[in-house]
Amino acid sequence: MALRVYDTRSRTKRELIPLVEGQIGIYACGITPYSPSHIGHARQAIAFDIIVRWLRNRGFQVNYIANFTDIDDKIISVSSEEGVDFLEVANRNIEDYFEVMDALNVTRANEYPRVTETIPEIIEMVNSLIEKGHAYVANDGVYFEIDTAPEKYGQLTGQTLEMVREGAGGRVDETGSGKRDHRDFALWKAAKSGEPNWESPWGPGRPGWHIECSAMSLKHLGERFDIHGGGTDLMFPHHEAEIFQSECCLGHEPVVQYWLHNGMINVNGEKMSKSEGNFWTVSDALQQVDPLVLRYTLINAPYRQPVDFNTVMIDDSRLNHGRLLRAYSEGLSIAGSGDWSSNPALSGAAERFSSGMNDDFNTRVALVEVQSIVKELRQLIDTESDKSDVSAAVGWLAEFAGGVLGVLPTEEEALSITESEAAARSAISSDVEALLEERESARESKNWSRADEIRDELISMGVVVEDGSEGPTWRIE
RNA sequence: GCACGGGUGGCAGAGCAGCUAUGCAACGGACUGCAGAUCCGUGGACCCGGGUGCAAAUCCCGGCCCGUGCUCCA
Repeated sequence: MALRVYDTRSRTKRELIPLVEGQIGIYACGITPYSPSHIGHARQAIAFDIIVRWLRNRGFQVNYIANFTDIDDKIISVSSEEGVDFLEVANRNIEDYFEVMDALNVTRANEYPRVTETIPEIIEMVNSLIEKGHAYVANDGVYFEIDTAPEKYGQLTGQTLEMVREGAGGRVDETGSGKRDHRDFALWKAAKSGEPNWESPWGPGRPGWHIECSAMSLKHLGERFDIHGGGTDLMFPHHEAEIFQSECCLGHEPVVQYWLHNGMINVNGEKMSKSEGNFWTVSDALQQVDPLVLRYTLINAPYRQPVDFNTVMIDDSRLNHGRLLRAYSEGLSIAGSGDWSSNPALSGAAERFSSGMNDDFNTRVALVEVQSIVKELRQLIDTESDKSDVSAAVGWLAEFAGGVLGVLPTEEEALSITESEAAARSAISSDVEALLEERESARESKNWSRADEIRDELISMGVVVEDGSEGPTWRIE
């Protein structure tokens, strides 16, 4: 079954054919750590986490690189506001990033390169662009000259040189920048007084916004690599600038074989932004929702679609994820996790799951299969079916819901959920049983008011009674 | 304005030429003193107008509407 991915550059789904058979190099633009991570960052991290997990499930050896742009205007501005070193700001937010992404079950990338650790490579690349006539030195830094490769303009966004010329005409003069054309972009920014800076052939300064990703992807993945990812908001200008830099520097194209872009997060149908007051950091969100439920919510639509973050979506995910988790942990404690491949129904579900994932990583289609297996497992447990059937379904969920989608906790954690429930249950069991007995005799004598009274009493203890054909059962809410 | 995505049942959200998406909600039934849970079942949709096809939610053209981007951004 061919694995097809939507490539922004060609605007079509293309079969994923690695440069080196069996191996995939993937670079995804990470965060600029000037503030704690928000749920948009989480969506990006989860999207590429699942892409990597799926590629590995399919047997590819994946080298996944995610960067931190740990020096930029915003970091500098936060650092000067707080009067602390810029690295302190960056480090603090990188720590937050790892903390929340770990909670969200995001597998760590193979490497997390940082701009501040890649300065020599950046300088070398800028130097090479100057030597090749693609960049020029101005009074305030070094700029890439768009007119030296105009054919590369708009490769991801379809915009033409003329469009952007109209859109931003005249702005250059106002800034007093040394740019020759407003569409040129900075490769190296000369340091203003008090700013962090590094020595360079063009004086003390720091890298421009785009060059770091070209340098880091080159350093870690080489002159050509398979996948470059990031949010759609980075297509222009960031990723187009990367195309200019990398291709002009290396002298061949394409450097990146496939461009993958994840969609944005909206909140109640509106763009999430600080100014709208609807801004959610991951930590904020985790105050209200379990991390794996949040993850479930964020993969409820394919990664390219926008996700609307609203209470309906979250409640829905909470319900479905709760069912998944309960069925999985119960099944696990009853029968363990076994092999599913010889079970025709599970194999069929695996095939549908796979064809969904192979179609540009469609997690929504994948979740449908997960939900159907949950339903099936639920029935197997309730009817006390053959343990091998239960363990096969558990094994299926472990591989696909757990291993690929990452929405299950570890086996130990799952088992401890059922154990702690069992413990809580046995702690109050005798009290509950006594009340239930009393209630049953009340019911036998059709004393409904007394029966309901006892039921209310149990509810106040957090116990829900459900009368079935074989007498009452109860569970802890 | 230009570019790129979208517009599917009450809601969320798949499908992207022919076959029930799915989940939640609703309705009917089984069970039940009631409630709940569970099970079985039902109805209901493809923004508008043209076109191509035996066949279109799905392809093409035109329009309307929404989101995002247009050098801060995952």
